[in-house]
Amino acid sequence: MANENHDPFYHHTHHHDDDELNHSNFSFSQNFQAFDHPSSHTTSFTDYLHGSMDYNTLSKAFDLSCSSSEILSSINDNNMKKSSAGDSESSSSNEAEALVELDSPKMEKKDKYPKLGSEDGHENSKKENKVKKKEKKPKEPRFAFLTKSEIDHLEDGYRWRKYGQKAVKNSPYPRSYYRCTSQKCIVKKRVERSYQDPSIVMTTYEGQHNHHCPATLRGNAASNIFSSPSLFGSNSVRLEQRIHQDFLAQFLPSYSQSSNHQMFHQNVSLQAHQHQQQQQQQQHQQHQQQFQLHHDNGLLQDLLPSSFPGKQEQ
DNA sequence: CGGGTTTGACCCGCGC
DNA sequence: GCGCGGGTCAAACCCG
Repeated sequence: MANENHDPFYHHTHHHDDDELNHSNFSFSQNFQAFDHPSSHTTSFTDYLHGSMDYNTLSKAFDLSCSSSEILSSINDNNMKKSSAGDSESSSSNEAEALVELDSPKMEKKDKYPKLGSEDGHENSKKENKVKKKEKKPKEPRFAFLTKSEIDHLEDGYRWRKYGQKAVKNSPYPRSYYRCTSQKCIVKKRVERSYQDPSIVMTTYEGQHNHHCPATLRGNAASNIFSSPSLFGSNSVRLEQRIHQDFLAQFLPSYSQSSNHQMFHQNVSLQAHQHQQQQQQQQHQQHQQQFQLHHDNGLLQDLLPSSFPGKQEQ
């Protein structure tokens, strides 16, 4: 674990200019800028965050199309790879994204093997599939999240099965491959940690779930994804918290079924559960998460009405 | 025992 | 054609 930063307030301070290459500035406002960039021909990110939004809306909003290879985000496939590969000289400020869509032809490779739970395709050998795989499948929509977290696999409300792990070139951190465990669901995601900034986890979702979120009842759902305070910086925390919740409510179903207060409450009530899970993580991960929880508590105390059940007395 | 993870092998596309 | 790197498989393993 090289280059770990254990400073709990690391995220609240600007990165060191000397060795941070000016690229890991993870404020949400920067994300707005990124999406507002003329070349992205989008309107303000906040519009989508506060509006009714699903993937299609997102795609539309960002002028994206599942069938299009257009890359609107300033993070395209190439610099994604570079960043994950830790190619410092090629790094740029482009990494300061919270959400990007990756729909590059390059990443659309074969979908050669039979899908999980589908017919009897698994009976075929790989070689047989090789023959069949010819026709290219329409590529699945992809979204990538950059999250500051010590935990690689963030809870997002769905259940995932890891099906592979690969070393990433020039990076000490491996990339993990997950598939949604729901039978007919073909959604996949990749998780990898940035080599340049090990506190950053990039989660790439591919495809859309065709089922409801199984973790809606579990509650913790997507609460971890954007709970990392660093992603939203130290300024305008309330707004950004609202933004991130509105966003998740639309993009991650597990969030959509609870009111803000309920979500806040879940955040509070599930901390113990989260902490329990974290005990399985390494110690530095615990450290980070404790800070997160602490930070979230601060938000909660700030936002919840004093009469709210989960609110603690100061 | 069922479900998830690990991990080496395999396949494929791409660049040279 | 060859090597490399990314993505996936699947047997072995682990764990509750």
